[in-house]
Amino acid sequence: MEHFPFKIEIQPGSPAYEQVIHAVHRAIACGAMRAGDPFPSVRALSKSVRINPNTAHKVVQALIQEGTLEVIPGRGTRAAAFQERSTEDRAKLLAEPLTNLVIEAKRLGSSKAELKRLIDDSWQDLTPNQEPDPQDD
Amino acid sequence: MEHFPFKIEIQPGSPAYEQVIHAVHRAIACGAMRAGDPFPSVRALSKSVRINPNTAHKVVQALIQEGTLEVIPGRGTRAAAFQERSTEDRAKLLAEPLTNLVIEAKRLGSSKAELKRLIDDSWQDLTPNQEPDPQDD
DNA sequence: AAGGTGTCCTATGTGAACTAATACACCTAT
DNA sequence: ATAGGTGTATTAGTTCACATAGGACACCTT
Repeated sequence: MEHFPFKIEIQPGSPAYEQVIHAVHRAIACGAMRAGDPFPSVRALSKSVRINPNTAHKVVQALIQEGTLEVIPGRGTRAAAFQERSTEDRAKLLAEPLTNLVIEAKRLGSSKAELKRLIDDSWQDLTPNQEPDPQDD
Repeated sequence: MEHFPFKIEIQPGSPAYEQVIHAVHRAIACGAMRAGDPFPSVRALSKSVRINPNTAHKVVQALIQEGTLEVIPGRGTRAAAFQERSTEDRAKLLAEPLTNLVIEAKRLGSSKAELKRLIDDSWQDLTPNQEPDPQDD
């Protein structure tokens, strides 16, 4: 009986565990989940999202593996501290979704300016509060 | 015995037909494949990429469905004419890869400026020839 | 007439994804 | 010490997308 940092309805079409992981990533990006926040237990996550405990465990396992969660033995898991990365590392980790977007944009005939405008919109949509912030992050 | 507009080695991890479709999209974005260009037949594609004819047919079918290819009865298929879309349509079609990228960028701690810089790099990588083009598409 | 094209069909194999039920070791709280 | 929560592990079974295999048809070009 606790507040979950994210809400999600599993949709057919892609694996359930992928959808949950994606929802967690979104929660982190939006600021709904911050370092130190407790994460639902495997069984609580299983009941809440209505997936099998094994699938829930697979989610937690993957998030721990990538450094997003950390285990507190006997207590559960929580959001791990922010992981500092170099510019090159970020570039490598962003390479795939980046080329995916640019390929799709060019294929549809979008201009680079339009694409950057869409970036602005999406960036603001995923920002917690009011923050017009014309310059930077 | 003709020149293929793309080269691809099927890698395990994701469905073969998705990889081929993605390669075609990339070829279009890069300009390696333009409207009117002939597309390999189902059987030729099958032999070239070394996939089953049924899988090759699934690829062609999907590309026709999305309007990328068009059928010339008795001759084969070719790249369809460019499809004009409204700004709103482009925004909707780009929504998914867009949020994917922004979520990942925010999660990794990238700034919006850094993200736009990566966009510039990727955009140029997918541009046919020399074209520094500081302004727009 | 011959050959290439897209299209369709049935059948089969393979593997990922998910579910199911159980068990264990660990820690916390009472 | 007991009870209950936690992550973790195991084994088994089911479902379904993906891919393969082989064949068939209608259509058009040459």
